[in-house]
Amino acid sequence: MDEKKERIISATKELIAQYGFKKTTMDEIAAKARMGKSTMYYYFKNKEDIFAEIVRIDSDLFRQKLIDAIQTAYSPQDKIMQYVRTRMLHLKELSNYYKTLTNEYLDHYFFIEKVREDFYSFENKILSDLINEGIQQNIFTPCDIDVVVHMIAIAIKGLECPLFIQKEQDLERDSKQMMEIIFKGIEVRA
Amino acid sequence: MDEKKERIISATKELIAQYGFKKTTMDEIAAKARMGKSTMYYYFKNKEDIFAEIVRIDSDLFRQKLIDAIQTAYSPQDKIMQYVRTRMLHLKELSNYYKTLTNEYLDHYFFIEKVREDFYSFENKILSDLINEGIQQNIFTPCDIDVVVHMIAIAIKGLECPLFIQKEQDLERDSKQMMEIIFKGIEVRA
DNA sequence: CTTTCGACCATAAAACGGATTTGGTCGAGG
DNA sequence: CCTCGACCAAATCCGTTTTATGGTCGAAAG
Repeated sequence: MDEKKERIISATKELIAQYGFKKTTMDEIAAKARMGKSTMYYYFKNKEDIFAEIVRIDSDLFRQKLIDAIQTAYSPQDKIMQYVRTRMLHLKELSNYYKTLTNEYLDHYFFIEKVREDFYSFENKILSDLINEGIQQNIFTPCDIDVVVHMIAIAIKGLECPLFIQKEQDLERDSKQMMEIIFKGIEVRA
Repeated sequence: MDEKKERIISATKELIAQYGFKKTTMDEIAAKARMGKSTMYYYFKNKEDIFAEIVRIDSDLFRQKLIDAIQTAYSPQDKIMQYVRTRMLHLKELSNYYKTLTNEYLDHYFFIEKVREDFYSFENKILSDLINEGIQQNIFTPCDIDVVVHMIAIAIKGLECPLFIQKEQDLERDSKQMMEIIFKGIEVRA
């Protein structure tokens, strides 16, 4: 039954948001999900598996959000801009929501690495397509797409940094300005 | 006597490189520096003070290295390129050398923050001057210098990231490419 | 007066061990 | 196919003791 899984996921998410992953016990989850602890093992292999499922779902939602964001814009520049903007804002939300997890992430669970890798390859595909689209439309000057995408990825990394540290910054403004400079660097000269 | 201070600094650096700052004890330092433990307190206020002095010295050497690097180049672009290149390579060395410290940095000592802040303001000054120089020479298009410098700083942050994580990358190539794109973004159009 | 050091102290960190929790299993039963 | 209580081994917690460590002080050497 899928509704049971949902109850478990939902209960776990609430508890995790409040106490973090380590501090949340299977007994607590079971209580909140209104079922015996053993029952949960019928739906999930183990505790990590629940967490992995949550991360997977959140990751899928994130991707969908990014895809939607792109479709609100027309020009390749605006699409990339919206992509970066949405990515930063969502990440800020996440870092706020998963604040209690930040420490625990360091004991990197195996599946996080996998999700992250998948996401990077998703991101790489999207950005490559957008750069290519720009070149086809004679908006971007023909160039090594992989290099440009890699540079945008590095720029994004730099924009992310303040989230990991305490530094409060205007992500939206910075994203915009950084992308504008990069665009000027790859746009076809008038 | 300055030679004594030197002995203490030198011994501490070696021990720190091997064991990290926390694990290095004052007794060990005293032994390696061939003097009584109490004697060291004649030259330094406390353990942190020794560390602070080391960081201060290293920081000064770093700055000088950067200033030298700039002077090997002529055009503003090359100067900035050399600055970034030298910065990344030195940081890579540092991260290799201070590897054992990486964890401990998290328990951020008060003076590290101070040194870092001073460095950022040093960097800001250098980059601002170079951008300005480029504008004067009609090489860069007139723009908000603070914004451009901030963007370069963010790009540098993004380039630094792989150093903090495990990810092996070609810092020199990436630095070059990132700066080339940014330059194209701010150079005067032909 | 400057410099060095051994003896000493307060506290922080490790070692320890017993009690408690916690993730996970199993077989009974619905 | 689903649920659960009883149960287990390992991890975690927690108070206590022991040890290590940063730092002080006064004496004494130069």
